[in-house]
Amino acid sequence: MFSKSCKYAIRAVLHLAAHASEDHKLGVKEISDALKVPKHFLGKILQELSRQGLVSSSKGPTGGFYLNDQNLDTPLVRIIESIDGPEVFNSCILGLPVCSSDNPCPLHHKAINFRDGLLSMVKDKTIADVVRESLDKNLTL
Amino acid sequence: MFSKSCKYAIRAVLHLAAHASEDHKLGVKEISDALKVPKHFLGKILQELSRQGLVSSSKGPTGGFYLNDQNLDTPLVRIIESIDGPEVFNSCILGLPVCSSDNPCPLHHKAINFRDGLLSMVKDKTIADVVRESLDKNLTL
DNA sequence: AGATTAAAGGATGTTTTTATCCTCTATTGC
DNA sequence: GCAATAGAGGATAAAAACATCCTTTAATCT
Repeated sequence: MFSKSCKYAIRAVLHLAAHASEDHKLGVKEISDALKVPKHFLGKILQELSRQGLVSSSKGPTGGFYLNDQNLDTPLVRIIESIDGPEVFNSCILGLPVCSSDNPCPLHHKAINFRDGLLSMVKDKTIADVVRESLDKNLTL
Repeated sequence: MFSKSCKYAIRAVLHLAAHASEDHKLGVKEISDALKVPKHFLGKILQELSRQGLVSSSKGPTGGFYLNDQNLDTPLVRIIESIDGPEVFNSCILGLPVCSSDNPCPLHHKAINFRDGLLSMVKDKTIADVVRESLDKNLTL
């Protein structure tokens, strides 16, 4: 479904939301250690998210990554689409160039059902929402 | 969701089900032309499906690929799992090594919910079922 | 049997994705 | 201002996915 980069991005953002703040930024190394993902690779991804304004960062000592209020209020889907592109949620599951409700592939309806369910969730919930719910359930992020 | 190989495999199998039979086999070229996919690559995939006994084939003149009754009666999920492996339908959507209802990732429940819908369809429906339904809807395969 | 056809199988090449490394730049504290 | 720190950005490398080519093997037809 999602690329590895995208999975890392989601996990990193949720981790930041749960553990970082403007006056407690996290360095790439801290995040990559916590998530057990390759440090330099994650660095690139955070760089990209930063460029797109989805995470905040600052350089130098005490620098690092964090989410400001606006970042926290972003729907999760924007993270996903910023990494994997908007096609993730509307390309045909069989890779057909044309596949729609008018001209569906054999798996279209079931696939749509799955994907749209997921989409509406990540569209409606902000990062903050997801983290709040997860913490309510005692999940570690 | 599925790899390109897997998409080609599904499409090829459905095409065979709709257009080939024991006494009208289709060559790789005919199939690849119809589906507009790379010929040699598709050849490899069909070879693999053949090895796994999911499609039937014979060599020489009038040779080619087709589905016998047993092949037609196989649930679609077996094609998928034979190419992409059994993990496609039960690996964590965020790529976490451990993710289950006991120890769910933040997206676990939503993801499971919709993925299982797709899974139960490809599990319950045989190739023949899918083709029959598709032809009922006048879809071209 | 010999020629021809088409899949099987091995080897190789290309592209994309994933991962690492090194230099540059901005920020902080002394 | 200077040293140290940490992200930004470019270059490079390794791995996986995707694609092609060539030889071998089995089947059919004359």
